[in-house]
Amino acid sequence: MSTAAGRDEILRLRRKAPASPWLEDIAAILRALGDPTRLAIAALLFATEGELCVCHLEARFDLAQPTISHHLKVLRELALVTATRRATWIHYAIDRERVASVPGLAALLGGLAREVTRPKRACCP
Amino acid sequence: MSTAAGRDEILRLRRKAPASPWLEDIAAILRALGDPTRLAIAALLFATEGELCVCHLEARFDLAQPTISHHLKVLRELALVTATRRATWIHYAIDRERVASVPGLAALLGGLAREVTRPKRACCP
DNA sequence: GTCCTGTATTGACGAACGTCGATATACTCA
DNA sequence: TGAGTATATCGACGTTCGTCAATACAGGAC
Repeated sequence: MSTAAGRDEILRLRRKAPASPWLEDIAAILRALGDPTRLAIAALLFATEGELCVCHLEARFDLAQPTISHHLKVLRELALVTATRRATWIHYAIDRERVASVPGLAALLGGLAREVTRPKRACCP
Repeated sequence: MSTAAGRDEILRLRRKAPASPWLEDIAAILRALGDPTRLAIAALLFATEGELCVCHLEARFDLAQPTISHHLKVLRELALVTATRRATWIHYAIDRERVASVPGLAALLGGLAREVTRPKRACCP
């Protein structure tokens, strides 16, 4: 069979090709951290004892607020960070258990600690 | 100034924002490894003593030959792998020095060793 | 209740990506 | 030399991505 429909079916199956789910999961994490902003956010949170509120990150990166929010959502959906609301502010923290589940990831984020400068001043209580 | 030209200039400058070159380099590597095929290729080469020729990889992944070639080029341009021609065949190997220059990367690729199945038979001398 | 402030979501845009078929290049063998 | 094989490059296609302005959704203060 070499019809167009047959070829499309083959392509559909190829795209669904299982590969290892674990490898797929790790690839998704690497893709997320492949953006310099998200990598810096992750490294910053990893180097931070406790949490950081969004306004800190907005101050640190020269990007519009929706852009920061978008990047945080990507990290959240991969379970790399957690968000907790405290009054008006939302605080983000790295999920160290999730980080530890990827071999070498903690070393990678830790190694970037020097590269990410903390914001100077607090912007929320 | 709030003209359209002024805004465009701001956007241009933002895109050029330096960030740390090292962070940028690591982000590029993570972005490259964020594709499941490239991650598997890298892990496979990392788990391989010596080299692997392209036909091995073509047999291992269910992708067209130009696609494999494209992925290898991406890894090559990031200096993660090296290619050496041996007669008609081109053999690829991981650059362990480059891998070692990224904290945790060796652990990551090593951790994936079990996920990447070697091709069964040799296809070239 | 109404305002104000912090954060998320929506919708749009151009740029980059993954994939392919067709073609080009490089090498071997006869 | 010419035919055959291994790999790379080209050009195109649909998809995903990063970014933004505009808007919506909270929660606190009044």
